[in-house]
Amino acid sequence: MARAGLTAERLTRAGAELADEVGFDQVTVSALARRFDVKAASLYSHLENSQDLRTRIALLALEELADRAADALAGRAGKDALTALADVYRDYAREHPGRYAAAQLRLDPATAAASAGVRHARLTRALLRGYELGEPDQTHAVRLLGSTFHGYVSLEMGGGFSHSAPDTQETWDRILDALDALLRNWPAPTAPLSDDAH
Amino acid sequence: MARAGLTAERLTRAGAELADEVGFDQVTVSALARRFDVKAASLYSHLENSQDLRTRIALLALEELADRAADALAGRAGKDALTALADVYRDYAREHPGRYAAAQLRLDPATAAASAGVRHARLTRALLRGYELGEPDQTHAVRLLGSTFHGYVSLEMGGGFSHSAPDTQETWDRILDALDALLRNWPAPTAPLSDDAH
DNA sequence: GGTGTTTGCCTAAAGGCTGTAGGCAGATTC
DNA sequence: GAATCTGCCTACAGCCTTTAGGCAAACACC
Repeated sequence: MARAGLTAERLTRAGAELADEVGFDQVTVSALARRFDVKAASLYSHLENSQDLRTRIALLALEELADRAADALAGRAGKDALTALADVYRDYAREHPGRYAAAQLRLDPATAAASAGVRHARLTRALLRGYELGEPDQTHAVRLLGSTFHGYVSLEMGGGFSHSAPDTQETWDRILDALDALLRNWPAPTAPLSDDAH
Repeated sequence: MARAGLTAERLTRAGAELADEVGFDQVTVSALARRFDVKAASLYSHLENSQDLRTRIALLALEELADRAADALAGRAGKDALTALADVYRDYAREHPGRYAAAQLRLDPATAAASAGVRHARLTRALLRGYELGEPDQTHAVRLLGSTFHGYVSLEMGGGFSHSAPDTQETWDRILDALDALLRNWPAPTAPLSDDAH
């Protein structure tokens, strides 16, 4: 019986490809085994279980994304950097929808802390050096950017903006204009309404 | 054999509760049958299949969300309306995480067009009447708000902001301040960089 | 190059979920 | 009360997950 040369890494990479082809939630130990022309049970020497496979794919996607983000930000600042980072997320999601979905997998806190997720936060913070924001506004801005990028990409991929003018590229450009303007002119907090002011 | 009185509606509502308890992707025909103390095969008289069940739960969630949004917007304008709408999404996601996840299910175009999804777009547009935006900026703004609300809520629920100061309520308030400021002062498009401007 | 050990993929099997087909017994109708 | 309809049942087939135990290829060492 010829050996297939399985390793956790090869399985993870193949799983990521499979995710991009058929969707992250269609990634199954059985389908992956089929791709290697091997019985499903054989994968359990390399993977703990099905969840382990999904987690590995998620971690791979987070790494790839962080690598791309780091490349994109190198040598850029201000709006240029903002656009570059935003496009990294959007382009990655378009090129690798399954991997992008994987990157949204909820990780347990320990795994998340050891993942490339922390690099993403650091990179976004680096981007904000081009704008003049102190704490805690910088943290708020990191979260705003993360929310908007992720929200936009996930709605666009899910077809939420389809069948309507104007096209999504124009909206994307204008949203980046808007975020840039906002970061250059971050508003002071408004006074909360008092409780008895009906 | 006592009859359980199953209907598609009762199954959908129970499915939504199940989703909130165990997560939307754990909602299965088997688990739902168990909850009614009935065999799984019996549900197939009322549901076409497992996907049909998930779609019905998604449509229910979209309706509930649109109803809440309509209530929240009634009699409010400007920042007050913006905050109210945003809180509808965030609160719904917190109270009903499974339903909220269901509302993100990708629907086929015909189903989506007949769903309460269109009410959401209309309501957001109504909210923007309090700001002075013509087309196509209004559409861009609808998409920005949708993206930011959804992105924030989904990152917060997924634990993306956990274990870090400042707390998420403060960020949420400041993001709403920021969006309000942005809508009151929507920037003109920036000129695109020409290709040879390195 | 033989021998022993490790390692990789195998078969077997149990358990769960989806979905179809056909049956029987309450509920409904006249 | 009889006939019909409807709702839930059993049985079964197919696929996925996961564990247990086996055999043979690869490696390590003399």
